[in-house]
Amino acid sequence: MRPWLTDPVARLAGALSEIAGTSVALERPGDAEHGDYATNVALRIATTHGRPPREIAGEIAAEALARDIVSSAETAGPGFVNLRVSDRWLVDAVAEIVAAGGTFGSSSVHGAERIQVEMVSANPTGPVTVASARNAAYGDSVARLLSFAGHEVEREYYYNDAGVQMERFHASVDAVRRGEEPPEDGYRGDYVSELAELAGDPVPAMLERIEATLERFRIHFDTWERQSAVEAEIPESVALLETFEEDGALWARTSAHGDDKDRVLVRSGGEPTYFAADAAYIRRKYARGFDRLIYVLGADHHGYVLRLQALAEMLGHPRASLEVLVYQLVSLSEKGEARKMSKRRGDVVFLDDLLDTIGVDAARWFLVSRGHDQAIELDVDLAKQRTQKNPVYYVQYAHARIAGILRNAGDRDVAAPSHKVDPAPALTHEERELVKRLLEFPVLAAESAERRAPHAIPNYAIRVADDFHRFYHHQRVLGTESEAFRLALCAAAQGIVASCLDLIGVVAPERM
RNA sequence: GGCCCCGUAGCUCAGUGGAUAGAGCGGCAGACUUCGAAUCUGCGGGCGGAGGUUCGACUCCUCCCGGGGCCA
Repeated sequence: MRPWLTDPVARLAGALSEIAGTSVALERPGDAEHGDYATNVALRIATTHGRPPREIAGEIAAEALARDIVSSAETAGPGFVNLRVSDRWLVDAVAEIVAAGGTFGSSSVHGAERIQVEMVSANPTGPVTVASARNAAYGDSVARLLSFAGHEVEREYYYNDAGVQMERFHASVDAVRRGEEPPEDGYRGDYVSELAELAGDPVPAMLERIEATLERFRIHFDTWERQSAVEAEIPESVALLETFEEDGALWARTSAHGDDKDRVLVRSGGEPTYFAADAAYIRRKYARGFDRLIYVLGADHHGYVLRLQALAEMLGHPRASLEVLVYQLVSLSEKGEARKMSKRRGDVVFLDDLLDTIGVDAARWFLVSRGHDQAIELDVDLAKQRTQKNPVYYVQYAHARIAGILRNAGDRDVAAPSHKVDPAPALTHEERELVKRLLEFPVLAAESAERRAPHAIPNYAIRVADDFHRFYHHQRVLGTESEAFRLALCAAAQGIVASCLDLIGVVAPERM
């Protein structure tokens, strides 16, 4: 698994790995009868050992008990090893979470890389749309996860300041300035009129507005790259590629590098293609020292994946070091009616309008809480409800509720060393479940980062909130024999919830 | 026609080979003189279809059906 991880569960898995002679993954059984943790390692290695899985499982269980690393261990089913940990182990684990603070579960990566995440990158012909908002929410959360895992991450916005679309954009603004209607294929809307009232080039103003919206959405770009600047480097970039001439055009032999077909770099008329700019851009990115380039693109651009990777390879980099994360489309539904969004039909919803309606927290939550391979239908009516029905507030409430308890606790020392937080009585069912839930976080964060799958975070956060609310409902914290432990448990739970919310760009409120 | 994504509960979705497939919403019935009831407790129903790989398949492979998207 990840032998360099040092959280309590990882250490337990490590100890068992030593016994089993191979890496052991622990899972939490769905059935409480099956103990706190379970492993299928005996089933996995039975074939290569040529022995019955139950026999191997029995030996592992016996050895684990003999070494006193668990409080009980038994074989079950076809060859699982079911393990039970002691209260002492769980109490120490809570103390460890509290001591680690916001870093618990971080730095899970072995070889840290310098990674660029390029996202949104919509041409500045209009405000940020909801379609781009998914790109932004997804890309930024991936960036946060990678950073949390220990990578060095930069966010970049790339925009075309010189193409056909920009000419139409300029023409539209100019037309309005002359008191005319924008051209047929131009841009229209209130924002065009607003830009027309300003003097000079409308592009910087448009970009400022885009940046302001994205900052409001809690996404900060480290760099903004202009296509015109990149295009200036096309000649030296093309010179590095494997090319040939045909029909008067200059082609890149991308088909020799995994692409479906070859691509034109320079048309017969002499003007370079968008693809040539891609080549120059990729060269420039690697030249800046990144180990890995991540592109976040909508499903309508899935055809770009192979040609971009072909460019990376032709420029001397492993094709796998250029990753394209493709996400599916977003649609809105309101009052039970689906509202499909299509830029071409002019049926766009601007992100600012969505944020005005449902708020930043709900928007980020909903746009990232589904798998990126899954088309999202965002229920606006649900998202704008500030009630229990809305999962984002359910999770935030858990955080605020804990904050309230800790306020009431006053200056009692929450981060007490574990020997002081011994629970007088045995841990309750709810306490044990909550601790084990919190301990899932390191692996979850690591896997979410590796899989570029931030949607696992909010889903897990709901589970944490669930377990916390259940614990809180059944046990009193203040003024009990277990007060010290329970306060530490509250602090630990609050920290994990805060980490989860931060990874998806949602605020963790002290009060609601 | 080629390629990509998706078919899991009435709806929106989790579940990257393991034990009896989960959650939210919607519906019904309960729980506050006690740290925050934006909370908790209980009640129903499902892997589109057919083969294959495997000790074991929602998960991997093939084909078919259905929905969305891109390209030509």
